[in-house]
Amino acid sequence: TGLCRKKQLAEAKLVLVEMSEMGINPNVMTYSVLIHGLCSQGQIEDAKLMMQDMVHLGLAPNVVTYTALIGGFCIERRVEEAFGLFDEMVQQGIDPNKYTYCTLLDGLCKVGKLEEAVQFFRRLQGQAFDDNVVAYNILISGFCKVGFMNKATRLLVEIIQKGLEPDEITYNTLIDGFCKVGRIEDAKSLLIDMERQGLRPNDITYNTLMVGLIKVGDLEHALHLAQEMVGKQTQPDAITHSILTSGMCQAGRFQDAENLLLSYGR
RNA sequence: GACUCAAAUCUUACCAG
Repeated sequence: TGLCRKKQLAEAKLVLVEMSEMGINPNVMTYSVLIHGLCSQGQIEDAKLMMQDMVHLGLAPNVVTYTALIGGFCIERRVEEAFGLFDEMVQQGIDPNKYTYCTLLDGLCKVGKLEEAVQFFRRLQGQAFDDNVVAYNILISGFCKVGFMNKATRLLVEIIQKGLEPDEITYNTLIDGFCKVGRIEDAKSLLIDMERQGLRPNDITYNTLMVGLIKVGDLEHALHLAQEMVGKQTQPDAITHSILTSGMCQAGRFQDAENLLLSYGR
């Protein structure tokens, strides 16, 4: 009963709720899925109402329900309210977990409150929050977004010093950061580091680097990377094609761009 | 008994701001 398909039809979920009145009772999981669906569509107010509904039905929101709703507020950049909910859940005796903390961390980063995010993170480290790579990734992404590559790099060093293992997302995030500030050589050497660590660059890694290369006018290298992808596990995807097409247009090679589009259509 | 199963982090464009 609780396994609704998400991602597909957020509005149809409302219908599902009504249908479940015909004999099938929604449970906490059902509501959590729906709330998450509404939140990711920016329907935060509806999500709030839905949480009230479930309470009225005698269903108690759990950590997943709260985290989903907290994430919704973060998407809307309403971080204050997100923390308000966080306080509320703690008062209800519900223990936040790493998902909850990471959601809040990301919320702080996305509104540019990086120092607060770091403070929050450090405070959590002192408590029951095991070091986890996702939290580091969130902070790294935050610093990369504003071009503070020195701070971002320092966090990567810290991950390694703690004996944790950076993952593909860690590297992808840093590569994007270096590309965005035009430090393409640093980005390239991170790709090498990544492979040296035994990590497989994925489609996002390549796409990210290609954007950087095109930005500094090195379309040729970007095209080579696309060739390289084919030889590996990862395949160029729709985003790859969009990047390359736009790169060709920027280089004035409209005919090549058109050919690429046509070949993609086959 | 184990596994994926409701919530967190990375790339282009679009949308929103």
